[in-house]
Amino acid sequence: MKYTKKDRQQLLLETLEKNPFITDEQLASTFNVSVQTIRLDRMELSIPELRERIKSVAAHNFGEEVKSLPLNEVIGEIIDIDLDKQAISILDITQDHVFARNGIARGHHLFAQANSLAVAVINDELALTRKSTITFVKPVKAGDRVIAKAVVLSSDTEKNSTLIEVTSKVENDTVFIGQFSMYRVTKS
Amino acid sequence: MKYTKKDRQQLLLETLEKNPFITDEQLASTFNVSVQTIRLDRMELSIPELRERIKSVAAHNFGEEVKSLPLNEVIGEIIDIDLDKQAISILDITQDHVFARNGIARGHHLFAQANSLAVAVINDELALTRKSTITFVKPVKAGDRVIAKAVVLSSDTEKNSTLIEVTSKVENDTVFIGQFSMYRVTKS
DNA sequence: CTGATATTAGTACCAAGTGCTAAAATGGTG
DNA sequence: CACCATTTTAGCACTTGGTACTAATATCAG
Repeated sequence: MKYTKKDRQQLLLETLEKNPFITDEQLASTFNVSVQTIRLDRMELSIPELRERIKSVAAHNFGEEVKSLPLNEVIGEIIDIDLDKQAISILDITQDHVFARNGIARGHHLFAQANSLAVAVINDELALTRKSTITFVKPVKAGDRVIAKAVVLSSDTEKNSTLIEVTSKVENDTVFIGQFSMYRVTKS
Repeated sequence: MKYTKKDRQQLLLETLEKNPFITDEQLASTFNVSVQTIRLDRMELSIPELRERIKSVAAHNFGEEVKSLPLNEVIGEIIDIDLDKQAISILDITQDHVFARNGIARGHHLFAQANSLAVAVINDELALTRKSTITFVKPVKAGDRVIAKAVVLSSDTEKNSTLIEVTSKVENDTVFIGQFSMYRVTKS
């Protein structure tokens, strides 16, 4: 019932891929060979020992320090602003913003750019987002430069409410549209 | 220049929090005490040995069954997930998430939690947000623990479209509601 | 049958510990 | 100051999961 050397080594690779937390002893018993054979296999395949495998899994995880959204006031860089009227910001999409799988930017980054721009354009103590409808028109890729433009559509002073539309483009292609209903907190 | 026992133990905790990859020997030399003292400290504080610490860091990262996304791409911590049905995540709001002015969380963080949860709940190669309508029901403050629950409402296999509703609560008060229309990229 | 390849066995050694005992050093307190 | 408790050090045997190396067997192919 034993595998050939080649098959066993192939299986070994797959097994450790799935679960790196296995000792040579355990491997030996699952493959019905001696521990020494497993060691030889590991050497030929240059698979490190258990502790090193675990360490590398841990280090990997640790190095990628839970990436959260940038925390500055505004996501992206504001390049033009006309308070209570309109504003423009630029966000360069990097590897950090995209799904590793396919290089497409995660939605919340585009939202964050638009939302924080909507907040910034309001000339008041503070603005809170109340409601919002957004459409991701076209996927954005790593390397793209997203230019968001916020336009104040209307303002209801009674209700402290302001309606803003943000349109984001990449090289003149619209990639994102969002309507934001903002609540303004007037200076007391 | 030695610390008191209490101070040293406090520092020990903080040091290992920041970097769990340190041996007792290294710790001993940084604190200018003997290795045995470090061991006693670890025992009193029930801190496991280096290898166990590393293993737990690694296991944390490895043991997850999130399919649609590596864990680190999700904003907040997923505590329950039933693929294609529902998922729950927790996000602790810190000073970093709020407007300094009034301590109210910026909208895009709540959106990011909800959006990434919506992506994670989908059992497919990848999911992109297509459209979304969101309402910020109530301000969220620093210190709040936001629990977001994503529920898959419907799935249109023809259009590769899935409708998800995410409701976020702080201590049973709804603070955020979002409908997400997701586009699913099927496995090849 | 012979030679090459593959497998097993056994030994010494290492890192980073645990567990245990015991001796110093240090620090209040009466 | 003396005394006792706490704290710190030291030392030794033992554990895991290995490495490094040598040497003896198995197995198979021509």
